[in-house]
Formats: sequence, C-alpha cells, structure tokens
Amino acid sequence: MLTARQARILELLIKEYVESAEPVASKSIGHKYTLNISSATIRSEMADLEEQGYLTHPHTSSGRVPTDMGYRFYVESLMREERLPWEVQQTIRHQFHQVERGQEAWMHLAASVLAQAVENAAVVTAPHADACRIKHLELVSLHERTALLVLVLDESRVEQQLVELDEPCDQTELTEIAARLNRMLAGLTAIELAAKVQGLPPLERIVTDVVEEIVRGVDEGGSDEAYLDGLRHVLSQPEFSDSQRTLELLELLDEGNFIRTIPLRALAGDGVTVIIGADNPRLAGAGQALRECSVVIGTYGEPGVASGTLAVLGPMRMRYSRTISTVRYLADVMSELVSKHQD
Amino acid sequence: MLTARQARILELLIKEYVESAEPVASKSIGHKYTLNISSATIRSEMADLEEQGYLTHPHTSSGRVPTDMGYRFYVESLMREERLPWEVQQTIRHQFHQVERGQEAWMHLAASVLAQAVENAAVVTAPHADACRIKHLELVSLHERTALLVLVLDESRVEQQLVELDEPCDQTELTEIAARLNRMLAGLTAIELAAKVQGLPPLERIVTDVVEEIVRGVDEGGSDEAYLDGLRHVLSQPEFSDSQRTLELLELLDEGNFIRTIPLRALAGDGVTVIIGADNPRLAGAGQALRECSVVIGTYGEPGVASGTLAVLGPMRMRYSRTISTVRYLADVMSELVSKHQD
DNA sequence: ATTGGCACTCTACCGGTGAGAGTGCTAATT
DNA sequence: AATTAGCACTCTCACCGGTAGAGTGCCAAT
Repeated sequence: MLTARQARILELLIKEYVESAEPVASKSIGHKYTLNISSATIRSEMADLEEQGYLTHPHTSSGRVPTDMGYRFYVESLMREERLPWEVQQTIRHQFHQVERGQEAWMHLAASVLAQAVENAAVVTAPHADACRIKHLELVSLHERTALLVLVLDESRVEQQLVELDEPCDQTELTEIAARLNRMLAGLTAIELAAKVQGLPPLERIVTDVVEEIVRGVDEGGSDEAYLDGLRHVLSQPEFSDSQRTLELLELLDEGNFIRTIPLRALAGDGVTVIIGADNPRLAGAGQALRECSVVIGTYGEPGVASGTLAVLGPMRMRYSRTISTVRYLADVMSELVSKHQD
Repeated sequence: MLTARQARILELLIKEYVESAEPVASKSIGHKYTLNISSATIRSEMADLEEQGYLTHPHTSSGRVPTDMGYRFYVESLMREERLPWEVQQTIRHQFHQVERGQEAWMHLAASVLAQAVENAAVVTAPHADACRIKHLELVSLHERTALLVLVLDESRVEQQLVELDEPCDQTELTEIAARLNRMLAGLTAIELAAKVQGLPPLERIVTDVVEEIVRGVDEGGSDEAYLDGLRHVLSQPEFSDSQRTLELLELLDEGNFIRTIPLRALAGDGVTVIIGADNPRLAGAGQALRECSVVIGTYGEPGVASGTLAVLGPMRMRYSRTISTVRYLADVMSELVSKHQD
C-alpha cells in the first residue's frame, strides 16, 4: 500500500515526467513543488515506490520513470479529471458548426479536431447501430447489363456497388424494380431481409442478394472505416526518435485496421476507457512500439442505436487527464449532433 | 557531352547505387561488371562525370553518388524500359479480378497493388471527367426538415450531403421533387445547371443550389480523394533512418492533399511522367525530405472523359525502370476496367 | 589513352578520460 | 523513528586522440 505522501510523490513525478520526458530526479521534485521534505527523504520514498513496482530506473544513477503500473494507479486513483477549459470547448464546438457536410467529411473533421486538441493521434469510426436497417435503395443504369446500386441505410450511411444483371435492363425497368423493392424492404435488417427474398423474380433476387451482402458487411463492421489523424504528433515525441519504432507503429496502422485490434465490445457503454502500455494483450503482441503507447477510448451516440468510437493513441507518457476529458467532451458534442439527425 | 563509356559507367553506377544505397567506388564497378578498364580509368571518368554535374561526393575519399541530374539523364536516355515479367502482370491482374466492389474499395486495392509491386508509396485518385455530369439524384427524408441528398454523377461517383429544408417535408413530397429534378437535371454539368435554376420553387431551389455546389466541388477536384498506401516501404529506406526526415514527409502527407501539390494539368495525356528530386518547385519547397524523393506519375482512363491518376512516391534512389513499367501496366489494366463500366 | 602505384584524406570505430548528474548508504539530528 | 546532510559510488555523455580501412587524386610509366 502507498502512504499519502508516496502517492503525492508518484503524482508529482508523473506530472513532471509527462512534461519533460526525462527521468525525474529526487531533487527536482522537492525543489519545484513545495513539499517540506528533503531530497533524501524523497529518494527513500522513491526507492520504496520502485520496490512496489510503480517506478523504475533506466540505470543506477538516473532519475525515476513511471512503470505501466505507476501510470495505471495514477489514472485510476490519483488523477482528478480536469474540466476542459472554456476556450477549448468553444474551439471544438466552433469547428463542428463550421462544416455541415456529408458523413465522411464529418469523420475527418472529428479526427482532426481530436488529434489537434490532445496533440496525439486520433482514430474515429462512424456511428452505426448493431444491426442497421435499410432505408432506401436506388438503381441507376450504367450499361446494358450493369447497374449501380445505391443503398441508403439508417444513420445516413450510403453504400454503393455495381450489380451485374442477367439480362439487359433499361432505366425505366430499373426504376420500377427499385420502387417495388423499396416498398418491400424499407426498414428491414439483414436478418429480416433474408426471410423475405423467397420467390422473388430473378432480377429482384439478384439485387436483394447484393443488398443483403452489403448490409451484412456493414453489420459486421467490416466496412467500418476508421479515420485517422495526427500521427505526426505521436511520431514527433522523443519516444519515437528512433526510426525503428516509427516504422513499427506505422506498419501497424498502415494495415488500416488498428482500431479493430481493440476489443471494443468489452468497453463500457458510456464511459471512457484507458488502455495503458501492455495492458492489452493484442496491442502488446504487436511489437515494442505499442508497448510504450496508451490508448484512450470513448464511444458516442446512443448505444445499440447509433454509436461510434473515438480513440486517442499516444505514448504512455501522455496527459491523461486532458486527454480523457477531451475525449469525453467530444463524445458528448458528437452524441448531441448525432441525435439531432436521428430518426 | 558524355562519351559512350561515360554513359555506361553512369548507368552501372546508378544501378549499383540503387541496390546498395552506399556510395559506389571505382573498383566495385570495374570488378563487378566486366568492363575491360582499370579502376584508375573509371576514377578519371568519374571525376569528369562529376565535373559535368552527374555525380557527387559525400566527402573527399568516398565513392560517388548520382545527382538529380544524373538520375534524370539516366531516366531519359540511358534506361531502357523493362517489360514487366509475366508473373507480375498476372499477379496484378489477378488481384483486380478478385474484388468486384464499390469504387472506394477499388481505389484502395489499386493503391495497395501498386505499392506492393513497386515497393514504394502509391497514391491513386479516382477516375473523373474534367466537367462531370449529373446522372441521378435522390432525396431521403431523415427528419422533418432534414433530407439526405444522394447525388449520382457519371463514372459511378456518388456524393451525399444533408440538406436543411425551409419547411417540413415528408418522403412523398421529396420523392416527387426528386423525380421532377431528375427529369430536369439529368445529364447536365455544373455550368449548364446554373442556367436552369431560375424561377424554380423555393424547395427545388434549395436542393439545386446544393447540387450545384457539390458538382462544382467535384469539378475542381476539391473532393478528389487520394488513396495512399505503402508508406512503410518508403520510410524503411535508409534515406529515412533519420526520424526527422520521416516526420517531414509524414507531415506533408498527413495534410492529405499531397497529390494536389503536383501540377497534374501539366502531365502529358497518356505517358508516364517522372519528377526527380527538386525538379518540381512545389515539392522542393516542402523541405529537405522531398528533395530526395522522386515521383512517377501516370494517368489512366480516357483523357477528358474519365481519367484518374496513379503516382508512386519513393526515394530518388528508385528502380525507375521497374516503377515506370509497373505504373504504365497498371494504368493500362485500370483503363481497361474503367472503359468496361463506361457509359 | 591507360594503368599501376602511392600519398593523401576522410570516416568509423575503439578506448580512455573527466565532468556532471543522481542515487544509495550511513551517521548525525530532531 | 523519521528525517536529513554528506559523501562515496555509479553511470552517462561528450570529447579527445589514435588507428585501420576505404577510396580518391595524381603522377609517372607504359
């Protein structure tokens, strides 16, 4: 167990280290903050903290650095979540009101705003329900036997795909087919859809098969695109001055499905979750680079109805308090905006 | 002017350097390739090549390295474009036939295939005409006063945007409006559209204004998304072992509009263009990092009707021959596929 | 014109050294 | 019993000099 003083020292040490990125000496703590204790006392307390696993030494005669466990304790028990300064709140809100574009632009914006606010990398996924519903579909003739299927799902999600038809079919016919299918399919989920397609004429059947495939794909999150921004912030941290690390991280993200390595299902509905260092076995498995990183994750929207994910990726040495409150705040703002456009 | 022998030495030196990434010594050329001349002769030829600006020295007693000018001469006069090995051709074709999805997936695939084939970063933009035409539009009611406008342009491009209406409007009305507008607007370009909107009822007017805005945006390439892949290849090159360089490059690309810094208009219609090092003032302006990079650009599709861009970004020390023929080949394959789905 | 030979130059590497920072320990103090 | 001052010890880092090796430049010989 930690004494109150040890906790205080740990807290100050982490704050100091987060700013300086250099191992923290006993002196600099006693000096900078007015604890009425000498550096020698702090030293012995530090030695104790180290023995308990909250701190380490890079080498014998250097200052202390927090361990994963140290950070975890800090986030869970020591840190108090700061209120986001008013100006920052306004900046964020303001940026969202400037742009009133399609979903894609919106996601880009969200990632960019988040990355900028926390000065780390941000990953955002679009809001979607667990099982999404068909809202509308449209068929546009491109070629004799090729049509473009435009499928509008709930939450303004639009998917498009080419459909190869069995027989030539002009726009008039396609419009009729689309009208019939719209009457039949509007409001259905993939599962409900599957039950209805029995006995449809061949052309309708071809289209509905494609529709079902798309809807299933969306449900499984396979088409869940992740919007990434702010990598530059992470990579300009001293942790990544070694270009090997940079590469490792990049290779991981380049695969484009970083966010999928996080067990999102396990996240609490509305809270913000913090994954520190090797906390997450999947992250840790990915090499050295991510072992020194933390991820702060939040969800926005209404759980089960239309929810998306906000995540911040940065070095373990991160301003957790600021990051967490920013994620929380942004999640609130975005939830608001989502529910405005809800059905 | 270069003698035949000097040209030969330059060629060998570049080949050697491209492989080894180390300054090339006079000996290693004479040794490796059977030129019947001694290293001393090669040295004096090299000195001459250097005087003419094709080579440099990192320092007095090190081997030679090609300059921008050296590479340029190589690409323009020395190199003969290799035919892409049959297996590679098949690999590329095969990958394209596996996936038959929407345009977005297609672009991702193209970037990925290109990046993998040339082992460098690839940027691909979607095919589009200089002035695109409206094919179809659809209005879907989301809220009382909010509708989702789905706009289908030629070349299977789909744009979506929320529209705020003046007055409440249900799906039935929206469908009617859409039908009227479709009759009126189908096949028009932005300019033609602008001439027609006079005297429309308010609701129609709101929609057409948005449509015009979108179409103009697309025409100006503002909404031209660039698909990037394979950064890892570039950054793992020794040129980027300094993490400062990495950062510079990343910051440039993170802005997402790298491709826009290239004066695409200036490219020849069907050929492949190579921009070497500081050739391009805009690239060169962007800091040290890009001064050591080259870009190979090709276009695919039919110029003016539906054309997109393929670009490869890599260090100056690049396998030009292989890269150029890959870009050319991939452009051909993609042109073929585009014209299949042409109207 | 080409070549062998040699002096010269520059880098990269190694080991040593000294300053500085910071700890651990011990003995004195409160 | 906790705290503190003091001091020895350790480790890093930056700097220096010396050396081996690679490669050039030049000159004299072919």
